[in-house]
Amino acid sequence: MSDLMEMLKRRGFLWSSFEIYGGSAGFFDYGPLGAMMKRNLEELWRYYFVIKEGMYEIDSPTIGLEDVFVASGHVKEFVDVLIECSKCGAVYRADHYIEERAKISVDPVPEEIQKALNEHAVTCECGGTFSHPVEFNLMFKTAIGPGSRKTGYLRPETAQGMFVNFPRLLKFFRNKLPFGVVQIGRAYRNEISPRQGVIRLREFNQAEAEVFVHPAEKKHPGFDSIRDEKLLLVTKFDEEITLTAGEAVEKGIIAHEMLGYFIVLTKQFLVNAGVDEERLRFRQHRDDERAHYATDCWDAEAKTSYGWIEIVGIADRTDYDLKKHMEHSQKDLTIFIQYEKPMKVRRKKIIPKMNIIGPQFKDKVREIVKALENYEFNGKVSINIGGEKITLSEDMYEIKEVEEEITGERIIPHVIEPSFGIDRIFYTILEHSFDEDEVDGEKRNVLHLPGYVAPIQVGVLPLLSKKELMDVAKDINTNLRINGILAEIDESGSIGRRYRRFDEIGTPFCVTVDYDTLRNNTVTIRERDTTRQIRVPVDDLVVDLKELLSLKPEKAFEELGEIVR
RNA sequence: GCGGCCAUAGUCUAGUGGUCAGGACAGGGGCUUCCCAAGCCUCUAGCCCGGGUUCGAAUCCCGGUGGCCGCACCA
Repeated sequence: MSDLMEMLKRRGFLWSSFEIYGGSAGFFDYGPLGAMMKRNLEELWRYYFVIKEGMYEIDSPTIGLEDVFVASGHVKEFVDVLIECSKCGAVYRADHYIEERAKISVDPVPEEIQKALNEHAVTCECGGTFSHPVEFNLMFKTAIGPGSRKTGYLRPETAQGMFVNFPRLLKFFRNKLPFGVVQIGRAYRNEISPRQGVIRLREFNQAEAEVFVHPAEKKHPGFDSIRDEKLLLVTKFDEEITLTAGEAVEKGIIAHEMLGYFIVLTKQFLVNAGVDEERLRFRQHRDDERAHYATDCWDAEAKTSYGWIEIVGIADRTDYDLKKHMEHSQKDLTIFIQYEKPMKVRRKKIIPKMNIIGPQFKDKVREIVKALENYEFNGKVSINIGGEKITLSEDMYEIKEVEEEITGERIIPHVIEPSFGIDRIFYTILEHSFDEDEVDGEKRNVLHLPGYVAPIQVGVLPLLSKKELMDVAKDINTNLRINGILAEIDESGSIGRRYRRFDEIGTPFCVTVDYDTLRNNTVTIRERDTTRQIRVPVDDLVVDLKELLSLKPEKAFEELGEIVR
């Protein structure tokens, strides 16, 4: 185990779940410090997406109706068909294996796979024959209610919860594009073989934003403010290149400003959360790699001990999801876009003579009249009603030339989706923050976490474990806590040992109470990364520490007090 | 899922078919101590689970679970 994982376990950040029952791959617990830090990370994400960008958060169930995932394509597409060799036991993904061996393409459904196996006599490399192909859906299936009447699935992404709520959300945002909705929560995938600690989990945490935009308006009003941000890009042709966001969009490498904007926003969030900018890049999905729903797609990747791992996906999902849900639910998921000026259109309108067609078509008349409303007259009238072709003779209608006013059109919005893997980001931050450096010739473990991410923000330490110092320390600790600063007191062991304990879990500042405190009501604040100390009045502590812990401090550490070490 | 390697306190590890399973670090209590893992005393805590072989298994065998690596998988 790496030194980092050892520490994370020992100090209560992360450990594998169900340990007393032997554990199970793909599940991890966040311990006391981990849960706190994860919450801080999500809070920072909220700052960027909810407060800064003005999106709104919703919270929908983690169990979804079967319909939701039939419509989204997950029931059908989120599946691998597997074949197993009866001789050597090797398991392959069937469609890939057959494509490679028989040089044919085959639909990944069991019947087609079986047919292909037979027709092309595909055998295992070892010479063995394959078992019947079996489908393996990566979604967890469950039954809703007693009697298993209704099938449900644990959601494989939080996104669908936002898509299926589109009509309500559209009204909430008062029928105007663009608008953004976010959701932070759990998602589930029944991975075949989870590995690599917290990198591939069966139950994981996502923070997703769905930005609904007009398909023809993928410019972003805030793009100018981030145009000059430099990005390390890897294009779909595998070319590594550093460009500004503006250049990348102008050259057409990034498809449009919306994607460019969120790539930059993502970078800002990640870097401020503690991901090392030098170990962060944005990689474009190759054409054959993109999911079934996306056009352009960029992954934020971080370099870790596991190699480059995907930590964020930023995709243009187009109208794929809304379209699918519209087809499947038969509900209107469009938005009416009003033109700036109504368009006047002259057209030939068909006025049906009801006294003639009424008796003749009887119960079909309603539908016929409806179909005629938008019928483009081209000399004859021929319409399709429920699969039946009906032609109206000239005595059944008259043609009137009318001028109509069209005030707008109905469109299905496109969706830009930045999707964050919280667990992976969490782990990346820890790896990028973890350091073994030297202080006064002694080795120490230190996490260089930003103060607003660190699980414990301030350590409060009596210099010596004497009652008179302890009493003051307790008061200070209480006061910091009631002012919203997460402080922790520690009186056991030498002062140096206690500093190291806090360094190890990333606590950025330690307040030390000494005998000068009793004389003049001042304390020292020690800075984790430099071990420098300043002396400040106790009365200034809350204000000073809040300043130091903020996302954008206005004063540097040394400006707040005299440096004493 | 397959194959290889592995599994001893919170963590890292020593160890043998047969006394109380040893150490280091971490942790608790105490002494000491006026700023960076000091020292001393003391305490807590362990052989992954199930079955078998044996007079006797943490040790050998089988199965399971978990971990690491490789293959496959990762919409």
